[in-house]
Amino acid sequence: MPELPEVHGYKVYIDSTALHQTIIDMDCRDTRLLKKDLKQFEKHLQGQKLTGTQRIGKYLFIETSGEKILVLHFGMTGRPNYYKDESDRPKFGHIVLTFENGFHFAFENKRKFGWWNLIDSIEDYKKEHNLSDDARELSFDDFKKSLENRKTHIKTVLLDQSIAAGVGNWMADEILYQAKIHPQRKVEKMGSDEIEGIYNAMQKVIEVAIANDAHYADFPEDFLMHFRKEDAICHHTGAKIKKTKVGGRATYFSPDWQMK
DNA sequence: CGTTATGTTTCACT
DNA sequence: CAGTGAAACATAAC
Repeated sequence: MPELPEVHGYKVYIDSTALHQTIIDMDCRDTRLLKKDLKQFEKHLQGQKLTGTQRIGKYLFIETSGEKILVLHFGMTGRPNYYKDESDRPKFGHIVLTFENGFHFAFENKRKFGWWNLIDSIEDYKKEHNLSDDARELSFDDFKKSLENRKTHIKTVLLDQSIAAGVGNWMADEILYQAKIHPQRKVEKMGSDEIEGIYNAMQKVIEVAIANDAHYADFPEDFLMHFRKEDAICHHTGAKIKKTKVGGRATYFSPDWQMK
């Protein structure tokens, strides 16, 4: 689920639920989800409040009243869940914060690819992890510049978080479908008109997805998400959607619509 | 039972 | 050193 638009929704959700309340407990059922020792989390979170959030790509930074910043990454199957009754704890809520007001904040993570970390500086973290500006804020010039010297397939590059943070597998397929470019087109062969087309498609996909709360069923009818399945019918050509692998990831595209 | 899944990190190779 | 591609990670659901 969580690519840029989904994580944007999680941020809005957290902003309106879990902020500004004193944390009285942290429960973690699987410490493999923690990038630091559980003791560190307890030390820096207990008695503190979550005070604000910042999102870069799929990373959510949560500022606290303490000295550390909490980093959440949802992996492939994560989402936040704010609830009151203990009996409502979600099945895969592996990490749960409890607040003074009796409510709980669960980090659901079915597949356990998500994680929490504690850091001192968002700027430093961004540099250390080669994270680009968020795809929604990224300028066309910076995008174009970071594509220089890349010799691989355009889809692989779109998935690189140092290029446009937040683009994930479904977004990359959707962007390329909207831009009419084949996922295996080589970046070095692309003209600036194509790069501009991809940049514009990226902005369009982000805005459409956010406007619809990342609810795919509500996307415009010419969006790939409605027929992103092998042998489904392309809205434009009526031909069958093909499935392949690019950069190790499942990739769907419309052969006659997207030029290689 | 085998396959697949919307992500990141690590590692070997060029 | 930088870019690339494959493998590893963990687990539910079909």
